[in-house]
Amino acid sequence: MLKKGVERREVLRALGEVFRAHGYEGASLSLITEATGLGKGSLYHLFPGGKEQMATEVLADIDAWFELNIYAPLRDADDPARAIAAMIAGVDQYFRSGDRVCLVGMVALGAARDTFAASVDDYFARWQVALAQLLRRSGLNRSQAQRRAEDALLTIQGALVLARARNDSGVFRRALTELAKRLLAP
Amino acid sequence: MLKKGVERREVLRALGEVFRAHGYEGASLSLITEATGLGKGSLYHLFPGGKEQMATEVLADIDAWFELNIYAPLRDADDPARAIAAMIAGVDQYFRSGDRVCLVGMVALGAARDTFAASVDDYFARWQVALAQLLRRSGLNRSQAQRRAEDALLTIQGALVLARARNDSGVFRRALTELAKRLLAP
DNA sequence: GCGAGATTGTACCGATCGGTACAGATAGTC
DNA sequence: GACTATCTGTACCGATCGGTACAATCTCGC
Repeated sequence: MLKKGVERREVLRALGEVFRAHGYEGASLSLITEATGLGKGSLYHLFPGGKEQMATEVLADIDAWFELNIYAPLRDADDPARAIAAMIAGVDQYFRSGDRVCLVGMVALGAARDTFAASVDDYFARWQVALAQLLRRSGLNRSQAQRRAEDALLTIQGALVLARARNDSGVFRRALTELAKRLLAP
Repeated sequence: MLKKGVERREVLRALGEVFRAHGYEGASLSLITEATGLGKGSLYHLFPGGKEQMATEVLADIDAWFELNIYAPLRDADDPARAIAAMIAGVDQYFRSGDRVCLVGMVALGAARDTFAASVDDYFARWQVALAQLLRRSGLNRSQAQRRAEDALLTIQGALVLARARNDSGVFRRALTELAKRLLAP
């Protein structure tokens, strides 16, 4: 019934939403079954490694999306202002203007942190490097660029947390707007 | 064996650490028993409402700490620069320079969000109001002050997430340093 | 030192957890 | 249409979940 590559991506997408909604430990097999429409048989056939493999692949999937849509454009850009605007737009789209939560950040805070520490660190590290390199090209020195890229990542994460805590996606949109300005400041 | 008021605070402290380490749903009764040194009998005698009551009281305890050590000083201050420095110092101390996580933010991201939505929103709302009022007194207009206070909260939350994700408490300390500057900018 | 109330350990509850086993259904190939 | 490999529903596993019941113990005023 599954068409290998195609359907697996669909399943990973659904898995991502369950993990986002309930966290890694909170996403029970029954919730996963419900969200994916797949019984245990199919689930463990697709992911012999169980929940851990599911989460690992979801994280890899997220990483791939950011690599394609955020990091690579950042690296290849020659116009910093344009590139930053594109990054902000991509981030706003991915996180649905603050209605969606960052699974990577969520995992980092949770108990499953150690299990996925490497993926989590990698996700942020590659983002920071790509952004910092762009900022260097726009005239900042090494440490300025690194610090400002770090500030960008933390602002996005914080905006997601606060938007959810206050139940106000305006928090996220305002933060992104101001972040764009701050990144482009001389 | 328990001296009512005194010991209960000790228990709440331990509970806070378990919730921080494992999240609300992840903090199982057996982990709680281990962390507090209290058996189920004592636990349910102290908290007839079970885990939910424990978390509610822990959140109230945290709220009380911030009210006393952060919000009130912010409200009563007449020197903005001094007050902001004190707030930053208090935050740095509370979060152990990024080694400790924010339980309120954690709850906001997790599945238990709805259960504690009111407490979570209140915690951030009161902080933002107290800080914004101080910033107004330092010359900012209403919306500037509100926006900047929002930025402060989100920076702290984001710094905690990123520090944990990168396993680098330097992220948190750098963010706080820069936040102080940003808050005091004209 | 005795009685009352507070406190505690332990056994137990049904539900659910993540995971396994496996027979049967379903495809794709010739 | 039969053979094979892939897929999937279901029954079941031991462990653990949050919570309850209750008898035993402790504490303290008297």
